[in-house]
Amino acid sequence: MAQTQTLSKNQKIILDIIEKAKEPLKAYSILFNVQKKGIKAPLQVYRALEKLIKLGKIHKVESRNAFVACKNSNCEISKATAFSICETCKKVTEISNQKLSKYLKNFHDKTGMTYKKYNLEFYGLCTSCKRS
Amino acid sequence: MAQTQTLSKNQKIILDIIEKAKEPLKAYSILFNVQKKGIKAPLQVYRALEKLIKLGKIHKVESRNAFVACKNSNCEISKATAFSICETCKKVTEISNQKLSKYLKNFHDKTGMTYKKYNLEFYGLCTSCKRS
DNA sequence: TAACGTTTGTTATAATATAACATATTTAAG
DNA sequence: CTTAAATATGTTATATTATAACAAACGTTA
Repeated sequence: MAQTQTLSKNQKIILDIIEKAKEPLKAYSILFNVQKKGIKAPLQVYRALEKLIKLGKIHKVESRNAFVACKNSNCEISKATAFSICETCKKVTEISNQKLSKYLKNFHDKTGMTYKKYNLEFYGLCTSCKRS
Repeated sequence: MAQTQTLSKNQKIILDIIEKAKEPLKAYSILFNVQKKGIKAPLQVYRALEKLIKLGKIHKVESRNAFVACKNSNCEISKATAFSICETCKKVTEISNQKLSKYLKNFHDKTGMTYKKYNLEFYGLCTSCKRS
């Protein structure tokens, strides 16, 4: 039912901007972009972000402090994220690879710890930056 | 030769504190701890951290903005990190699992992007937090 | 329609990180 | 040696990212 849940006004505004962006957006750049829409304070942005993350609509790219829309199917995938990040052009792509996610979901360390969630970030050069 | 490189005064002080800590340390808590040793400003800490990361002596736990000593062998492993993080007690353990690192090193996405580096963070419950 | 959970608005402030500039120290080449 | 280049330090100021605390409004649903 998580998918069906309707978003609030601020949540919609902010999700919309993130979905339209080509790159990950930072919280304060989102704030700047929505000030004309009446969202004036950082907390308003962070609160919406927090909720959208919980719903699986967006993800945080931890090493960049930036946010991207989920490209998969915003369900439990929010608990199992993988990104490839170009160090030159900063482009971030969400990886959706069944084998990889299966492998990681089933991974166990020797201590017997239970994993509920993971986040994987690859850094490198995208094909177009490699060429130039 | 990276391993042989001798560390500067500040770098030694800061590495020492991180190595002795049981949990990941935040930059400002490091700063607080080294003020008696003459390191007064955030930048002095961040600069040492940056260098130590480059040398593979420490890693940054991205989702926590915190730093841990490398438990492996501070060489190229700094380019291939994996952690398990307990969401209750916050304990962070570096995972060293040949299979996992081999799997990730060889991972390729469909776009043909070249990966030089990755960071993987698992979140869950450690065995002792599971019990209680 | 009352009660509960969620969302909003707002001000203030905490926590994390870097810019810019001046100086000192170390390293390596000539 | 000694001078140039690279690395490290010290310092002040400021940028960036994120949360605390409080009050009010909205939206379910019992």
